Amino acid sequence: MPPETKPDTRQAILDAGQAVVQARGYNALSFRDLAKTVGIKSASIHYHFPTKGDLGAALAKRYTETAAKAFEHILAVAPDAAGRMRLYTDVFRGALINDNRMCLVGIMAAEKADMPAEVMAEVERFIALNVAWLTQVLGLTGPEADPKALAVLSAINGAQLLARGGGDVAIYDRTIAAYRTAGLFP
Amino acid sequence: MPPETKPDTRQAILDAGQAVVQARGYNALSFRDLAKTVGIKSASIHYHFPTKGDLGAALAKRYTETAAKAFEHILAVAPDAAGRMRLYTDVFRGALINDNRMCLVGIMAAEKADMPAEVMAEVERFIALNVAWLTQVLGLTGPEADPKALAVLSAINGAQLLARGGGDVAIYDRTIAAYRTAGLFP
DNA sequence: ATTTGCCTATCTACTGATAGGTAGAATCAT
DNA sequence: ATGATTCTACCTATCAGTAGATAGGCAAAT
Repeated sequence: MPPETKPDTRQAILDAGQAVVQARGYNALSFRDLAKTVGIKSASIHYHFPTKGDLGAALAKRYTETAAKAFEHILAVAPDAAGRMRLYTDVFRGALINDNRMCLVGIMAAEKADMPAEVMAEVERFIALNVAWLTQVLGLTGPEADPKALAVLSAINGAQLLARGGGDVAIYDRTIAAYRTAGLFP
Repeated sequence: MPPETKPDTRQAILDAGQAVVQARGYNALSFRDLAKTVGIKSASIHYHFPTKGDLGAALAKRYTETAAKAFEHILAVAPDAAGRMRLYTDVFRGALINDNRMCLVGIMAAEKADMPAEVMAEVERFIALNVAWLTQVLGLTGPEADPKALAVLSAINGAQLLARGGGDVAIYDRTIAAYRTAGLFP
C-alpha cells in the first residue's frame, strides 16, 4: 500500500452509507457491505457507530448540516426567489442524476416504521429546516405559511420519488416545470 | 373451530402482505411473519407464490385492479372535476388514516433498486393508470397533459410521504389544501 | 500506561427457498 | 359403485446466506 494520507475512516463510512441509503434505503444498509466498500471489517464500523441506529442518525444529521450550508450558499448567490427556487430544485435533481438517488430524508420517511427513534428525530429536523428556508425564500407569512412551504417540499419530494421510479430525470424536470406553471412556486 | 365458510388462504396472504408493504415496505415483507398472521407455515406461502417477487407482483397487480374499480366508481358518483378530485385525494388520505399507511406503489417506488423486475413492471402500470385517469378527469390535452397529470400524482404522493413521516393526517390535509389554493388541481 | 483504531472469531436471530411427506378431495377407469 | 390415481393445500425439517452485535486481541500513537 502506498503511503496515502490518513483517510478519515469515519467520514468514509458516512459517505458510503449515505450512498447506500439514498440508492436503496435504510433497510438496505448493511454493516458488511459498508465495510467492504470502505475497506475495513464490519466489526470496526461498530467502533465508530455502536448501533445501526447511531449510524442512521449520524447520516441524517450530517445530511441536514450539509443542506443548511447549501441553503446559505443559495441565498448568497441568487438574489430573487425565482433564482433561489431554481437552485433548490436543482439540488434534488442532482441526487437523481447521481446514480438515480433520492433525498436521504425522503426515503427515510418512507421507511418510518422500521426506523429507530433517534433517526426519525433527525428526519424531523431536516424537514423543519427545509420548511423554514422555503418560508423565508417565498416570503410566506400568516397561518398558511408553513402548510404552503410544506406543500412545496412535498411536491418536490413526490416528483423525485416518481421520477426515480420511472428511472428518468426528464420526468422530474417536466413535473417541476408543471409545478412552476401551476404557480406552486416561482 | 366453528364451521366458518372456506377462507381463501391466497386472499388472506395478499391482505396481510399488502398491510405489511403499505406500513413498512417491500423489504419488511417476511414469509415467516406473513405465515404467522395468516395462520399457516411459511413453506405454504411458497405454494401460492413461488418466490417473493411473485408475491410482490401479485400485490401490485391486485392493488392496481382495485384502484381501477375505485376510479370507475368515482366517475360514476361525482359529476365534476372538483368532486372527483376530492374523492381521489380522499383515497390517499384513507391509507394514512388506516394505520398510517402509504400508497403501496409509492413505497415500492422508493425501494426500486431492491425490487424484482416483475414487481416494477406492475408499479409502472399503476402509475400509467393514474396518469390516464387524471388526464381524463382534469380534461388535459396536448403534449403537456401527461406531465401535468404526473405532477398531480407526484404532489399527492409527496404529501402522503411527508404526512406519514410526521405521523399526522392534518399535515396531509393542509398540504392538499395548499395545492388546491395554488391551482394545481380543482 | 493508556487510548485509538482496527482486527479475528463468533453469536443469535432471521432471510428466502427447497425437499419430501401427507390428509383429504376430486377425478378417473372399470 | 368402487378402487386407483392424481391434485390441492398444507406440513416438518432443513439449507445456505446474511443481519446486527459482541468479546477479546494487537499494534501504533499519545
